[in-house]
Amino acid sequence: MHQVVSVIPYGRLVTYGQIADWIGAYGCARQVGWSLRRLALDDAIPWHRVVNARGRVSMSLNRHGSDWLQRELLLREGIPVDPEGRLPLRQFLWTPSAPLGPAATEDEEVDQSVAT
DNA sequence: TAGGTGACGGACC
DNA sequence: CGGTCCGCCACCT
Repeated sequence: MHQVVSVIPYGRLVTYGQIADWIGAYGCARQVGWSLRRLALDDAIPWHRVVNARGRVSMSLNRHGSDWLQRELLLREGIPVDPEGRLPLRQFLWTPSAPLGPAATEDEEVDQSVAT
């Protein structure tokens, strides 16, 4: 599992559900979150690139601020994250099969940047 | 042993 | 868009 997270490229995002699926545990996204939660903040694993499927950082008081750290790290990688933790998942989502991102499918223009 | 909880996700309203 | 409800599975009390 950690190994899967480790291969996430810089500046890209992945959802808990995806990881769960990749490790053959479809539907066990919660366990993924539980697993990430117990590793150290200084771990070599880019855990901060993992967000929920709703396209937002999982903000929770229980994280004791690690959520905001995640937000900062993402901002540092060029990913715009709202104060609410929301982010353009569509633009940064990454998959092992399509390293270039969903943009490769090129089905529609990304116009959510205009979202007010 | 039973019940509550959560760094989740999808369906609904 | 936002809020709720239910299913999910391992962990904790």
